[in-house]
Amino acid sequence: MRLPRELVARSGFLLVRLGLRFKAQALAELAQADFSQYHYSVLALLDEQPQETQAQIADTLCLDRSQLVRILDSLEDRGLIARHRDRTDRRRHTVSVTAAGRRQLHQLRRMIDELEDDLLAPLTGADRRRLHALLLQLAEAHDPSCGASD
Amino acid sequence: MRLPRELVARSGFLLVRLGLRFKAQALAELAQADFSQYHYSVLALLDEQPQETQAQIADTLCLDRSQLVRILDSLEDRGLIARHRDRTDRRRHTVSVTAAGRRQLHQLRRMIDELEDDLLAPLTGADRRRLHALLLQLAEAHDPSCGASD
DNA sequence: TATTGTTATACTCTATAACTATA
DNA sequence: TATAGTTATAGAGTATAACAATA
Repeated sequence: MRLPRELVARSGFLLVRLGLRFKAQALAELAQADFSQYHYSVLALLDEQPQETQAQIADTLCLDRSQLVRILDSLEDRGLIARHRDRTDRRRHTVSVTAAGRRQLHQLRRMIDELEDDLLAPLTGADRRRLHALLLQLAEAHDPSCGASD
Repeated sequence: MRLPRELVARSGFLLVRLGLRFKAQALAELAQADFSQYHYSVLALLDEQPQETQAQIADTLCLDRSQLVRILDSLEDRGLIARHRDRTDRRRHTVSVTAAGRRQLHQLRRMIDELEDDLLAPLTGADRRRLHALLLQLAEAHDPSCGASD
């Protein structure tokens, strides 16, 4: 029943395994509230960068544009976001969060906070900060959209 | 084009993102050599714990038994593993790596080693060790099969 | 009847390709 | 002609269910 040492000795393997585990937990938790991972990240994005166009949102979150359509549909149906046709280019839709959407975001945020607390529970506060710093260093190096600069 | 700070500030999010990225790279690299992630982990497992039954292998690697059948079929077709019917219980098949399988494992190992070097390149040697220790601490706490003990 | 390995089927997620309306 | 958003379709990957051999 024990995993090969060869795998456990790899940071890459542990990263994948812990990441998949956390993702699965988050998915399950969000699904109970009838949301997906994307609902959360779209709301979080629009909360910080309002009035993005659909193409911008999709590119930022590495989503397919056709995938985003369905996500936005379901958020719009619940009154959490609103689409606005751009007056300067009528092909474009800009998207914004509604007040209800912001309230929902707070709830989802709390759900994920709890999950993350569970995940990091084995570490001391100092170790949590060290881990985040190391992960951020890797993410910024490999993935510019995680970076502090634009 | 920048990801929400709310997400980047989360170790859980970074873990998922880095994990998915590394997994995708490993999949692409292995696919070029006509292997999958599972081929590698099955070979690695059998190299350390030979003569496991199919059920044991599937449970250890969290694979569906029916999924494992196809993986073993393709490894057997290439002469990298061999199935043996268990004499004490003729329902069971034990599985072992062949010499060719061991040679192939070395090659796959080198491929993943390189990928991992790329992943961890931004960190110093000391930071790499710190990161692995932190990840291992989390993995062992949440996932006994990663642990040192059985 | 229960279990091992196997085969066949269904489902979910994502990726690709067409379609419309605007530019 | 090219682009933004939308719709429809196809594919990979996985999960579920049924099946044959053996216990």
